[in-house]
Amino acid sequence: MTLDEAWRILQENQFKRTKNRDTILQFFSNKDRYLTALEVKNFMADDNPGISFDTIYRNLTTFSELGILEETDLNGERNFRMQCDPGVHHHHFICTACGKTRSIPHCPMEMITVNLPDYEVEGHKFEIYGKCPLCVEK
Amino acid sequence: MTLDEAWRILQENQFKRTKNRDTILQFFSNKDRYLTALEVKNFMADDNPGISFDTIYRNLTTFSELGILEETDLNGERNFRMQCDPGVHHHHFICTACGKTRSIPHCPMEMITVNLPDYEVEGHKFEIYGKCPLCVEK
DNA sequence: CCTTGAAACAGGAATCATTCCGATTCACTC
DNA sequence: GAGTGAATCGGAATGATTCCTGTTTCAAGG
Repeated sequence: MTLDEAWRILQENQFKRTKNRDTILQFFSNKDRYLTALEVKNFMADDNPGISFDTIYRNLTTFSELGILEETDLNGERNFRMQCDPGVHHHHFICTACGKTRSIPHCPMEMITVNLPDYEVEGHKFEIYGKCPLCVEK
Repeated sequence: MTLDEAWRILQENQFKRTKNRDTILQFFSNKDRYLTALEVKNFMADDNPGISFDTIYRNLTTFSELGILEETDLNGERNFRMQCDPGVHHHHFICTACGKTRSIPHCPMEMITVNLPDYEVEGHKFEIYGKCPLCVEK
């Protein structure tokens, strides 16, 4: 997702345009990886060294709820990345060495839900972990 | 997995037979659900009110490493359950209302790894969340 | 521009799960 | 039944995340 798309969504939902939100979104743009609140904070060091975690988490949560960011739990920590393809359901391979991700278009749900009659499916999580080609070389 | 199987594995690996381990394993036996360290502690209240979280986590981690328990992260918390079918790869449906799980024999990996040439796959996570038939009724 | 109310923010305290650490106790071996 | 390393206890420490309260900033209207 581009920054313009993100801001369009934010403004459609009556969120104000602030410097912090701008910087946070810029940090995520063009990165194909999951990032933590701490990494956001470190990136903000130049721009706004005093930013509070409250502000970071509040905005990350907002972005995630609006579908601007994708969120996942990695080792018990919240991780976020720019929504790579809004509206198109997908999953990720995540490199455990460098953190890079690779989109996986397949979704295992279709062939499986048939076997869960009377169950009310609300969501699912499918992630593959390992080393990306670049990290395998090393 | 039965308690006897669990103890066989523990003794094969030179772990001592202690009261705490016994009580913890009993708590997990015959439960088809994921449980937290806190739930273990509450269960121990009768038997050993003063048990420390250190002891609980140390043992849960040991059990998990030995394949006696299965472990997963749910909302950033470590959750454990008795290994339901040792050696047989499977996944779970997890009820978000009552916590009960249901084994899913299918694994999506076979049909997908083909699309990850040069990637070194180390693991994966696949879980389905929703309401079980009993909780749907309510 | 200037005002103004609501949204956003800073800073620090509080919370919650988990881990670490030093001192003590226990399970197994001889 | 004594010795030894494993296991445990209790409490302090850590790290991520959230809460709280007073202050600042945004953007819409006059």
